[in-house]
Amino acid sequence: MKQPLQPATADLRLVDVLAALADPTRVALVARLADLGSQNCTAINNDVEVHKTTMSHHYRVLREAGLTETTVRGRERWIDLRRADLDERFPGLIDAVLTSLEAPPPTGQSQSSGS
Amino acid sequence: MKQPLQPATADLRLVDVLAALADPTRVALVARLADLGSQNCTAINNDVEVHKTTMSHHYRVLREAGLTETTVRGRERWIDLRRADLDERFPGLIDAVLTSLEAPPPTGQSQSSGS
DNA sequence: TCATAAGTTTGATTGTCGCCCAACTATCCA
DNA sequence: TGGATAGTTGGGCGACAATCAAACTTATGA
Repeated sequence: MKQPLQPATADLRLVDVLAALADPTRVALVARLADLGSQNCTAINNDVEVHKTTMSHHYRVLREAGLTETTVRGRERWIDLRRADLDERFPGLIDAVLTSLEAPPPTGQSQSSGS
Repeated sequence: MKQPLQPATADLRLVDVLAALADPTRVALVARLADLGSQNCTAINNDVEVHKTTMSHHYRVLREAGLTETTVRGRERWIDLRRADLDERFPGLIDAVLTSLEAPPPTGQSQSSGS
């Protein structure tokens, strides 16, 4: 029944949070948690085309950055977004990220950058 | 007088922006640009204990992610934050990052997480 | 024209990341 | 007790990132 450790709210570091979010798999997972609430790993893994050990790695990155909280229930881990802690420490950040994700990727593509 | 290419506003990708911000040197530079406006490389480099080629690399990462705009004037490069473009594409994101940076790191340290 | 200044590019090194496989731990249940 | 389920850990691999040094490009100006 030992719960995994996660950083205290005061210890959350912006750069770590940004690094944790700077991955498509992880930021999508954060959006999913924000949308659907607590999920266990199996439910998430079922919807993702990534090996479960890779997902376990992503769960750890998110947890250690302080983005998620993991609760052990029996043999399941339930993962939840630490929304209140994040909003307290980094006001508006998660909202902005989620909004930007939901925003339709503008249809009119222009030329991309060079070197 | 050739100006370096940078992505169009519509092409900015959230994950790239987050990755560009997920580095202490770069996010500090973004904060500096937000605070002081355009800067040339020499001015920035004078205040940083990082090799100028390393800084040049960071300038490129920020530029290619769409965070900054570089204007060549003579033999100087003037770097500016693409604040309006970023706010249009990712509303609230830069504000939240800057606010979180300015916020005093809470003094009452608690125990940090383990692995 | 030629030295100097401002930055970038290339190369090398070192470290980290994302991924998967295999093995492991822990829990449930029959 | 033994098998199945849920998830983590450690190892290995290829790709990428951060850093510095040396060489290069372009513009200034004496």
